[in-house]
Amino acid sequence: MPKLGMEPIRRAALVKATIAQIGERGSLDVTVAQIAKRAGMSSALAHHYFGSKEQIFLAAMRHILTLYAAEVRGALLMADGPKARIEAIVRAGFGTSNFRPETIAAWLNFYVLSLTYKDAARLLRVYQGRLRSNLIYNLRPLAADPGAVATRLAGLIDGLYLQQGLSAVPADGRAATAHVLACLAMETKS
Amino acid sequence: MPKLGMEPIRRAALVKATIAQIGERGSLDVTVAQIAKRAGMSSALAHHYFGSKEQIFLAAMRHILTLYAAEVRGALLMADGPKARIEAIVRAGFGTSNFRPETIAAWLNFYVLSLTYKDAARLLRVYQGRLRSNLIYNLRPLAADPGAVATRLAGLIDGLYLQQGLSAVPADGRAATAHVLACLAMETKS
DNA sequence: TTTTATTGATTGACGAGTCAATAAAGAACC
DNA sequence: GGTTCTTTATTGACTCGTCAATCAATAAAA
Repeated sequence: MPKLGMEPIRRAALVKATIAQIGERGSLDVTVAQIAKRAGMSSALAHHYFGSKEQIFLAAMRHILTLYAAEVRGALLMADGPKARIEAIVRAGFGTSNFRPETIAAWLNFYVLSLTYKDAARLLRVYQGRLRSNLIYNLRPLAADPGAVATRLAGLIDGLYLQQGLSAVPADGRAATAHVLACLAMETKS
Repeated sequence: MPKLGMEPIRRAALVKATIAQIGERGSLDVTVAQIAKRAGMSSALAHHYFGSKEQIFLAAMRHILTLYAAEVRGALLMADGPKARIEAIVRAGFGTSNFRPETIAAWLNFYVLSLTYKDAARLLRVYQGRLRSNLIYNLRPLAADPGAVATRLAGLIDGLYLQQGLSAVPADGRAATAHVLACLAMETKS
């Protein structure tokens, strides 16, 4: 009984299942069959909609980055002034939805995936570019060398994110945010 | 013609080939046959000496961490005073031998591997613990809250390392070192 | 009757790990 | 000094499993 218009629903379910599965396994070593089962369909249907496993991975990665971008945009709406805007960016990065263990694990795996898939690398570069230019733009009135400061802030964000992903203890977004903001304060004091 | 005493030679060759292969492929998706071929032997022999692919990976990871530890120890020998010692640690981390593209790629992949293999996570925790306690010890006379500063420095180191690994342009250890030292200067100024 | 949804079954490839067989270096024994 | 035995090195061939991708078939909308 084929209800029509299933495609977007199935795709979304597969993307969600992919992230969950990668998060649970902690690895890209997941099979299409596992993903499809988790999304409640046959692996044949997954192939029908995505064509290949690579496309499924890329869609999942795109989804995570889209969510992240949306969260940043939302946080920026409420922020007034450069300092508040930078704080908003940091907070969004360590906010609940980007900071669930499964999301972090998936993100780390996608980092590594970008060493292999050129399209994944492209996606990642877009994300990094946006983050960086966002930071630089708002750092201009605050710091003498916005480029250098942005590199350090972005590096610290990535590093703390990485550490959280590898840590055995549950993720603590609040502490990570505080560390980045402390760094920001020092960078903009003089 | 079995020359005796081949075991250590074969093991070392396999470890080296493993790192090279992971670096080249940018992924843990390498086969024992590929590794063995690169090391100039049959895959059966690789299994003979290591028993399993997992053991090969762990040995490679141990090797990278051992090299890193040695480099840090060497740099510390020449350093006089807490500030110089911290600088030495940073420089060692971004020094040539830890900063070759293949090493970085392997390191990133081992990070992810630690989400799956408990032994890999253990190795990584030892490395992180040593780095952290080294930093804290030397930060004590320099900073009010050595723990927090160490977290930020370690985070920045990891983050810059990660960015270098993902970057398309060739790794620039000098710039990364400069960024971390700039952060250190700010953290210890007041 | 054309399009969309769906899956069971199958194919074809690849890969980890095993095994039996070959070969040589030393040890032990006379 | 030669013979036999044990240990170490080494590999080709094979097993067994898994998995991505395909296909033919079924069913229901439009």
